[in-house]
Amino acid sequence: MKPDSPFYAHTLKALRQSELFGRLDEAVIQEMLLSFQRETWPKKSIVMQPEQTTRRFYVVISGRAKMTRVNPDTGREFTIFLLGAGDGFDVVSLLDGKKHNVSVTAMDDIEVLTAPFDTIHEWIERHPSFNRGFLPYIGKLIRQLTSLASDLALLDTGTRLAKLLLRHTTQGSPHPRLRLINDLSHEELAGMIGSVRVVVSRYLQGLKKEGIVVARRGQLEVNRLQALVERIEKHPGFKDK
Amino acid sequence: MKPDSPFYAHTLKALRQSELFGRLDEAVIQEMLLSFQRETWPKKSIVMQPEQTTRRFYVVISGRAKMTRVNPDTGREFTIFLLGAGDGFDVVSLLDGKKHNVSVTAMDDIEVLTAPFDTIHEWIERHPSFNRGFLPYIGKLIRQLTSLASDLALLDTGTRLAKLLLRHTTQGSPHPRLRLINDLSHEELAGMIGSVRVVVSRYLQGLKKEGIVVARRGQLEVNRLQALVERIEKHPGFKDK
DNA sequence: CAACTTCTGTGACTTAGGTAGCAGAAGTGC
DNA sequence: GCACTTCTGCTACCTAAGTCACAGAAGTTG
Repeated sequence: MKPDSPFYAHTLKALRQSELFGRLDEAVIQEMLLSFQRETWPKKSIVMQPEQTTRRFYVVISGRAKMTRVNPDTGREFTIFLLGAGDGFDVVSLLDGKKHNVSVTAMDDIEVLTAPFDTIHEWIERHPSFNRGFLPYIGKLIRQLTSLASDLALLDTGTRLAKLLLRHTTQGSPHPRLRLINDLSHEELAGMIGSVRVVVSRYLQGLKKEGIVVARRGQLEVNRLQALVERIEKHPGFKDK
Repeated sequence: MKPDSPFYAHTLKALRQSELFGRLDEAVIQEMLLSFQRETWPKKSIVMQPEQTTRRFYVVISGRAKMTRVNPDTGREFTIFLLGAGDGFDVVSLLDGKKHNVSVTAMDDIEVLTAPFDTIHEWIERHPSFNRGFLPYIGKLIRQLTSLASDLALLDTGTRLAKLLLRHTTQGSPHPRLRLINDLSHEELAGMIGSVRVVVSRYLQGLKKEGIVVARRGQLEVNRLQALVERIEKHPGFKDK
């Protein structure tokens, strides 16, 4: 991507704010941006399928995407990662070069940057500073996956839902605010906690009746943050982020 | 660990065969071994608790250990990783320096090597060849965790058990052989698939009656590998390693 | 060998969380 | 505006996978 591109400025800004590139020297980050190619994908389009995992690395600039795996027998879809601005995929294939059985789907109209694996590998070798941002990012991924698996194994669905909401809640002044997932359908939410639409609906009804959340179609807000925390701690649960 | 140690020879051999150190030059690997310290831990002892995750990195030389997380309310334990010779822990804390809510327990009398995080970080910076082995190893971890989580979300317990057995089966000449998990109790097996002793027992009974596995106390063998594969593919399942 | 502890197998019971199906509300597209 | 698709809510029902409890088998320890 060249500096005279109309998208250059805000793309660079997105990179600067990302975990993966944020700590790099301005010169380095600009050099890297030069090797990236910009793409846009419309909402609901499939950005990457298992067969394509071994070619290029992607970084989300704006919009959301989900990395999923599907059970072909039941048709059920499980969302492994929700990818937002600054997130890269597919890290696994980048690390070991092998095909990875996951798909990535755009949840909004999205902008991404992309570069061949070789380029990224070069950066890793040549720029220790890149590695210093890359490794903690991988650490975060493993942390997330570990929690995801543990929660599935040890917690009931209601608690997993509550944790999902809590994880995406930021302290907003009057009311706490839900980032990233406030406008997702129950179907999507279910996919993120390894459950099913009907069940999520049921639990959300419960939370609504207790006044913990306020919801209307495609709009979800947390009203009583404290009560949500208690819901998690009381029921079979353990604290961990 | 010094070259005149009585344990030096077989420790070095273990490192050479490991994924993490296997591809390094002989000189480098020997230099690294010098910075490692040898420890032994008896079966059932706790090698690492959450508070200790941020200090030192460990590499298993012989014996097995498990990395677990527990639900304090129910007392249920979930095994995140089964660690064998060549495996390192805790990778997450090594990567991002933060505390990690997991424990590691010895499942046999084990030998480990250990070094402070700083030492490993130095290796990563100074030896690109180390990084070239390290990154794919991390890739494998993420792959495992992704499958673990997906399986928990999408598959029933019977299928998860069958996959667990299959994953640890190696083609032995007369009969296929179970590595690493052949002598584990049902309780331990349950912990690895996010279930519970009784349920695992039930499913194993089923497999026994069909002649797919042969089991006596503390001894488990796969008899009809093909049937096991079919069990996985027929029922709600998807292929993936 | 006796006295433990740890495992395994089983039966009876409960329930969380799944499927199926439908109706109305809320958006979207033409 | 009308026709269409997508969401949400709810009911009725089913069942996989839990809990609890107990007995005997298999190891382990002194």
